[in-house]
Amino acid sequence: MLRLTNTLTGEQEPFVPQDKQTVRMYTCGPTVYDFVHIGNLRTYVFEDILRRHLASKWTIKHVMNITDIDDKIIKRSIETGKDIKSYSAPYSAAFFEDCEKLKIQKPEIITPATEHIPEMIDLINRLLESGYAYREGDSIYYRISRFPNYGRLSKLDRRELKIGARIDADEYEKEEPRDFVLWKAPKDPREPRWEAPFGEGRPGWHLECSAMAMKHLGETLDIHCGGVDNIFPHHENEIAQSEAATGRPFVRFWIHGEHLLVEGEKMAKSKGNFFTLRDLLEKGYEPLEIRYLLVSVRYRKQLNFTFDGLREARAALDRIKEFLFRLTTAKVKAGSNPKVASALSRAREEFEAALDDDLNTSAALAAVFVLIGECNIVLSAGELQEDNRAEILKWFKVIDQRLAIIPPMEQLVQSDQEVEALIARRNEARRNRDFATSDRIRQELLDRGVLIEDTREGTRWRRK
RNA sequence: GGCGCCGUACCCAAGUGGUAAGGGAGAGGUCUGCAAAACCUUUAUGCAUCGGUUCGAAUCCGAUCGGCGCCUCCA
Repeated sequence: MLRLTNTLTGEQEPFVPQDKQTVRMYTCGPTVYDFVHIGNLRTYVFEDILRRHLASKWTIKHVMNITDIDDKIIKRSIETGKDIKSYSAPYSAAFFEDCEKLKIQKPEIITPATEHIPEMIDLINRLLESGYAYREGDSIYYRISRFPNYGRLSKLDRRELKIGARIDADEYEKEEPRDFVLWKAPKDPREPRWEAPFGEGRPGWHLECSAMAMKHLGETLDIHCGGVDNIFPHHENEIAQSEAATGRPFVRFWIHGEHLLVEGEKMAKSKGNFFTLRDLLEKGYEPLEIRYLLVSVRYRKQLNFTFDGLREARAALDRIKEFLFRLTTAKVKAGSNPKVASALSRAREEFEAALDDDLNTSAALAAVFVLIGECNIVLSAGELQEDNRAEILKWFKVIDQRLAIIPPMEQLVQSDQEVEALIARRNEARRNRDFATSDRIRQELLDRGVLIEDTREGTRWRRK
């Protein structure tokens, strides 16, 4: 039984898709005005873990938007003399490259905002007709006073909103400061615009998610995700727009990922602690290490990103890698050791239970490491058997489907005649007690990235 | 000011009423010609502090201290 923390209630609730078969999930994607940063990626990794876990139980229809029209994009495209499409396209492509490096699976449907303008216009029309929207100047606004449930998600009541909200009195002539824009009339002749019955302009940010989510997933979604900063105002406004238009609940489960901090502080360009994936790769960190670190802390807890943490992630991955290597290369007898078999089934159960428990990835990883420890002892005693090995390797494939953090094995065990020959020469030297030569060969191999280990069963090697 | 999250060993981090998972690091040991590898063992009478409830609390309640986030574009 999967339980997830629903922001709407603040509590863990059992999750089952409304039609018992297909999970309809929407996640807020990037605004492609620049490269995404490691904090953005934490959220996408959390959503990836959620999607992989859901997919192990039900079919999944996952929609993610690409915000390719917004103030920042317009500003920068004007500055660089490009149209918005050619300005944003490279960042959009870069985003998918970053996701691929971090093994984030692609959603079934990806929706660029600029390809859904008619749906947005339609939604505005419905809101205008029902009195939830109004025109002021040449723009269209949402009338929050018409929507009594406003603030339910973010638990802000109206009075406090008024105090907290900063008023943009110069720019907008809204009925109330907290009202938000649905359709923006152009202010600058260079701004992109679309024709609409209520005048040319462009969509407000909140509108796109409502329009695109409902187009592809229906009026009530099972799950809607995003970072905690989106709870207010973005998701609150999505609810207001969608529910005003349909009269139905927009989302059953709102699930929000906490922020990533860097060295205990909010990431900000001005603090110099702002990292993109590219920055980290340039520093020599591996995508898998980064993903491991992001996965190792549960999504609803702030994650303090540090370089020490990355090094620890590397060490933890090495432990997994070493175990798989040892398991694969061990000489084992046919049959099955019942002690190992029961340890494995316990590990499996704990792993699934942990993920079912609101995606407790820390506990899921712990279950994996407990099994590794138990198996290492059995391996040392030479009591692990062929069936155990096959079952364990099979399970690690499952783990990799779920968490995508298992180091690839192929290059670890691939044969290399040159290396084998050098090892043979080294062992010859060792037999002759010519340790100067054997150490020289070991160093030579190490320089080539090959690590030698002398074990009771002979010398084995792997690439670093 | 309002709303919310968090504080567990040297570091990261599970555990939300039954007596402290896991990873890293350190220390011992095994193996080895040696070892940098690997493996094993070990490291919190204690869970920010103080008080309360309870047979029993890291877990519930209250207060205090500290950190973070949102209330404005933001994952």
